[in-house]
Amino acid sequence: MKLSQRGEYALRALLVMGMNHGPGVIRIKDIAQQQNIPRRFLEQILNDLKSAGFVQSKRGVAGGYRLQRGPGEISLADIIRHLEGPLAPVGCVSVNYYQRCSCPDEGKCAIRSVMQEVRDAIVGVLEGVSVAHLCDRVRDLQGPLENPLDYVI
Amino acid sequence: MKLSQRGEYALRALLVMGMNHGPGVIRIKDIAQQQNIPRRFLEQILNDLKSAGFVQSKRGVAGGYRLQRGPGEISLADIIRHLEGPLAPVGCVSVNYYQRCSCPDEGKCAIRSVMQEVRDAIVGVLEGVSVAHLCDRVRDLQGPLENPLDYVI
DNA sequence: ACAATACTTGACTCAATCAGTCGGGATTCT
DNA sequence: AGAATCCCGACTGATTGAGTCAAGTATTGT
Repeated sequence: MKLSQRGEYALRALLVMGMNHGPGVIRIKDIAQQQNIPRRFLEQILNDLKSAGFVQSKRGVAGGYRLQRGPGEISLADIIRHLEGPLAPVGCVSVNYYQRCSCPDEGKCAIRSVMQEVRDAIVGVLEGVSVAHLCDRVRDLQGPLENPLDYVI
Repeated sequence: MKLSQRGEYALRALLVMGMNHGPGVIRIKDIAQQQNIPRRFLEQILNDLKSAGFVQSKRGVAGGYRLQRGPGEISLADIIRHLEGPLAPVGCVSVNYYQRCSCPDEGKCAIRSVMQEVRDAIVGVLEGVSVAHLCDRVRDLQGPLENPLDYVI
């Protein structure tokens, strides 16, 4: 699994939305400025996240984006799978994007058995972390702040 | 970490050399045929592995390749790092290929802290497996065979 | 009503990487 | 000498990554 720029931007944007989760929406422009993401590119990314059901949008003057589900219900594994495809290092051990490889017998492939373990290790971490967990980490890492809005992602 | 075709071929070739480790060499042609790898492409790959010190070669009529170090001394982590670059999903948590990312404070980056864990999980598996271990797995997975040369990778 | 604000959609560019291919040169064994 | 084998660099064609851009549609404050 390799996280592309696109993927990293998506996570950062989702994290901003997680930190400000509530009934209101956040403008794309604000996310872009706060996180130093090219605005046009971010539009594209958020659109993608929207059609995947991770976020919802509101148009017009007071428009913007917000998380569709609660931050506790979105795991990083889900997000990254949607954005980057398989978490597994090779297709033949991927559960969600399985692809047969050229070796004669997968059941007896030693390389595959190692890659299986790698996959499990990656998935183990990523399934266990939700956007809400990420928010918790942000708060833990920041320590006590005077202004609770004054955080860094 | 994503394993490219090139990387997979390299592992398969190294595994063949591991299974036949001894004073003699193996012809590139034989590896290519046995593993169904395009010969010219494999030449390129083995050349790379040679200049990295994983294998050594012998030219001329009875020429070929063999492992330079013992199969127990080459970890998959080393091989893949050489072939594919960083094992980490993002540059800012890579030990061997560190690259600063654009977030304002790495020490307080929640995403980074998760990626750190992913990296550790991947490296944990891959550092622990050598070519010799791979060979053991081949033998385990095959079960008892009539002809000990009749194995699959 | 209407202008301003913000999201929407699809096409487009530019560079890098991947997966090979190819031609010919250098060595070594017989 | 001649065949087998490795050695080396250049080349190609397809795909992906990171953005950019233009023109459009919906919503709302006044």
